[in-house]
Amino acid sequence: MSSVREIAEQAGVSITTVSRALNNDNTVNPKTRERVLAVANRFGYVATVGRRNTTNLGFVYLGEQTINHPYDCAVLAGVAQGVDECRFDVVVLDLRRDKRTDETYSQFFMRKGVRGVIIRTMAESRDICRDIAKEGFPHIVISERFEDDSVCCIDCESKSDSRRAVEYLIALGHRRIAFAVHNVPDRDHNDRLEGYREALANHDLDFRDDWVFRHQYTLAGGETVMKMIASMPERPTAVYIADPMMGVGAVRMAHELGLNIPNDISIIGFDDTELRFSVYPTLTAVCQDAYTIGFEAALLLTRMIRDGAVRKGLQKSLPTFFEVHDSTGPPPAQTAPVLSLARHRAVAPRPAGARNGDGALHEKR
Amino acid sequence: MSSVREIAEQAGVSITTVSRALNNDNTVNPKTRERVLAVANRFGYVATVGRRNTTNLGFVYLGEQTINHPYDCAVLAGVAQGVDECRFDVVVLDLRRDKRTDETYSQFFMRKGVRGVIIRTMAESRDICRDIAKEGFPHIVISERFEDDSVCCIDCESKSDSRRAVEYLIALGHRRIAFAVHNVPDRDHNDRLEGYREALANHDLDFRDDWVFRHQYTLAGGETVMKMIASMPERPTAVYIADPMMGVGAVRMAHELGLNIPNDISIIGFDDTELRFSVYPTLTAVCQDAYTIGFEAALLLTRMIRDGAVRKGLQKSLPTFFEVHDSTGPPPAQTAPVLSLARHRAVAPRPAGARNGDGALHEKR
DNA sequence: AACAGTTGCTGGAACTGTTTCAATCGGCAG
DNA sequence: CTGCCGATTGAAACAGTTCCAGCAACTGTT
Repeated sequence: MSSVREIAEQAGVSITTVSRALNNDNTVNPKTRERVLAVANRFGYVATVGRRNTTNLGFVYLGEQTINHPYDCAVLAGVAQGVDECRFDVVVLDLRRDKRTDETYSQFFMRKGVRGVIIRTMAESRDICRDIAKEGFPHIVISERFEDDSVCCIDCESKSDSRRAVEYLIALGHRRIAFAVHNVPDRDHNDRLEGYREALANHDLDFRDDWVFRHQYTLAGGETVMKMIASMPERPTAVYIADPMMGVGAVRMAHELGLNIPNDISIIGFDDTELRFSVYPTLTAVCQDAYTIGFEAALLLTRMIRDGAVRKGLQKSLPTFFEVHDSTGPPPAQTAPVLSLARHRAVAPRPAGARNGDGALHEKR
Repeated sequence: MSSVREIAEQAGVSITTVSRALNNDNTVNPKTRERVLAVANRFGYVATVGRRNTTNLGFVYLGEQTINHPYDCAVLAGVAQGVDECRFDVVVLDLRRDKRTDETYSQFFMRKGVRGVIIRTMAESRDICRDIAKEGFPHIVISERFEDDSVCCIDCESKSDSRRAVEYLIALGHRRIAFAVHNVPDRDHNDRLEGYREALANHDLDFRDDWVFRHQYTLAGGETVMKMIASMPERPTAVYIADPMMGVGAVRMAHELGLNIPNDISIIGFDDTELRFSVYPTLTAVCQDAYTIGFEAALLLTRMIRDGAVRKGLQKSLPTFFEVHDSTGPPPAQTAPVLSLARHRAVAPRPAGARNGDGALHEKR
């Protein structure tokens, strides 16, 4: 549409200056720069290189830690595969690292030479997603949903399988069922809690606030939750832990406390990769496939770009699936007395000088 | 140095044709194309875009599965952080997917617009690394070492800490110590086996072939190894499992077989992320930091590019570290009788319809 | 056999954006 | 007033890509 030459004319400067302004060259006068950027934005300027459009897709993060979960890893692998169809490439971008505050998102993406972005959300980035959508830049947000249909996104609907999972526990005979999830208020969080609520309601079981736990989405978070559950006077006989890492941490802590899974307590986890197979016993879990999410996202986005305009509010939901494994069974006849952490430590003694693994796991960096 | 115009003149065609040939446009006659590419290669042609050099770094894979391990994930995170200093960006590339057989590696990389590459190796890719080095394209190979100094690489020296780990077991009183590692014949493999050998030799313990296990670098691989160890008539009292996923799988299987860690068997694992904290008991392990490997690799490569020519045979080794946790202890007074898998299954029954987690874990895709 | 249409391949020219080099402007010391 | 210096800018030269037109060879039709 518009070129540096057009912008130059409109802004009353040379193409040289336009190029410099767009590339954040610091020799250009701030006032001139602002004028140029204003025109560029008005025109919805899109950089091309020697007439050719780039074929890069941005995998956009924001935050100190870029990629730090098996989830991210699997999503990225899926994206890398998904861009294949339209022969795109993936470039990793970090908003917080690289984006200047005085440029729009579109400008930033153009400067980086990407034609569209796949956005890895966090709680704080919902507004950012909306802004990007508003600028009309091709995008797709991963694992989120938006009420308004301005933002394109893809996620997994985990409510119904969450309900199913909890109903499975009820069918096994459990009546005291706890729920745990990470403490970042995102969509997933609500979906799964809602499923839990519904299952209880469907079977005339009371929803109890003190059986709902929120903690960090880390091993340590899950460990803490399990400790809290174990120490309760009227201990739940089962728990649905709706976050992958927390589930693994909870299993660890159950072992440490001498609780047998599933004889003393049943655990249902949540998995987006293959973590459920890495613990003993293998976790019964509600699962989503992070790889497929990435793959589908890439497919949607590349097609969106190929076909021209950004489709307003393209929203897709993938199904989850519920897998029964070895961490669930009938409730115990009577709940075992609460074991102290200290007692069990004596059985599996820690060698002197051992680093305590309880602490910060993923917060390290 | 050379431009499309020069190449065009030399090859006796127009710049249009050169451009097309370099970009694999299929309208150009194969014979013409070959002629153009020959000239381009002779000139060591390097594409620039509108006079500007791109600032992308390739994160190069080869193979069906792109990124599938926590290891890759951590390395990539490190790379993403490491390129920051010189303001580069990271592009994910898959040789097997995108590279045409009739273009050189340099051509492929130039076409993708990257100035240098970080190569994630596998056993099969050693020759490829050599070829890339021979072409003089800026590169750094991750987690490998080369005898000749033509290839730039970075890795962790895991031999000495492997020795230390096995000597720690000996100090605890173990005399029958097994060793397990993945069955891909790479450098790491040798390093760790060598460390194991040395430790035995230093303490006058015999090296026994039937105590060395090689299997897939997956949970299933580790599980199999543990089954094999458990079934041995004169069972080892400790094992050093020099692969992260295998270690996790072995712990799982030990539980399943009713073997108490460390009372019945001591396990030392190998970790490159934080996996050692995800199992119970926390694994004593030789550790390398995949994040740091990626970070350092990016730093070295970007500086190499900034400073001009490719430094021949830049080779860097990072140290590993040995962490003692809860999976190691003194050997049992007498080795418990071998337990059958069936017996233990009865204790923690699998619900009907359970998917067996033993099978292919990461081979799925 | 003549003709029109199609396909494969190529090049000129026009176009994209970036950088080099020189010019201009304003301030300031001598 | 003069000369110097740094900040800012633009003309021109350059990078590579693509549109469009042309040419040649082939194919089917009349």
